[in-house]
Amino acid sequence: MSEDRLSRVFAALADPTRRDLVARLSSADATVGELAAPYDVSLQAVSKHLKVLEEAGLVSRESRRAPVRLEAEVFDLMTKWIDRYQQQAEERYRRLDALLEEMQESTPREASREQDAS
Amino acid sequence: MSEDRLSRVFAALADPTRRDLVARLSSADATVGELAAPYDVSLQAVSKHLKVLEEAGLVSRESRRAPVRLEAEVFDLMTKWIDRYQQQAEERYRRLDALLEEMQESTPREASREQDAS
DNA sequence: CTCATTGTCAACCAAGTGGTTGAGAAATAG
DNA sequence: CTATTTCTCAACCACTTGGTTGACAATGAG
Repeated sequence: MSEDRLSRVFAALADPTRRDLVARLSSADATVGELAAPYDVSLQAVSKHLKVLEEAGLVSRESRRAPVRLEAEVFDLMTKWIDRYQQQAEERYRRLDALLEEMQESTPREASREQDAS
Repeated sequence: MSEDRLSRVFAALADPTRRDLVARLSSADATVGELAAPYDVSLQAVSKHLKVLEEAGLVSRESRRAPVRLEAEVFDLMTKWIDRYQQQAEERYRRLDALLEEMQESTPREASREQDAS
């Protein structure tokens, strides 16, 4: 299920610490210890965060103590989803705008007839 | 904090039901009742989901029973974040590739004449 | 105004999350 | 091989989350 995968990716990035890990890994691979150093949480906590990122496919390692690497391809999954609905929504706005213009064109006088009070 | 906002947006989209709501709203506005109909959870549950989407800025309503509307601009927040690190990561891969090529160039014994593509 | 419809709030519950500490596995150094 | 360093697993805790049901607020129709 690719749907479930998307859920895991979004959930993984919903945490600021994990987003920061991704940000840092985008400029250089790093070991768990190196990654953990700047934060004031335990190494275990960071290890857990990395596990979440790994299960979302955002990050990988060749072995236990090897440097962690960012898997940037996963980003495509998200951007594809986002683009799809963003474009669909924008298309709707365009059509709505067109419709509103059309209505204003065809009923310029009759509209002023409806002096609605409340 | 814009950081916190990103967290809320990602978290909101980490749920399949909420992604489906967004997908449906991208093609037409709809009331809470209409939105809830297809799912086999309670109306209250859907109302909660919409609240989450609303607090993430993904959705809005003019009044209580008015149709819910998708706010597609928020998508920009995500794509900006994603693009930034995706590009940074890709840039790194390019540099790494270049480095590897360079190393392969210098290792072969008689390959020192490989400056043809300048 | 009165009533029915529509949506939200409140309280609750089971499961999940991000953090902790302690113990132990696994990789590297001596 | 042994010792040390690096990382993960397990158990636990407080808090959040997605769901429920029941009561109630707010809006629209008669």
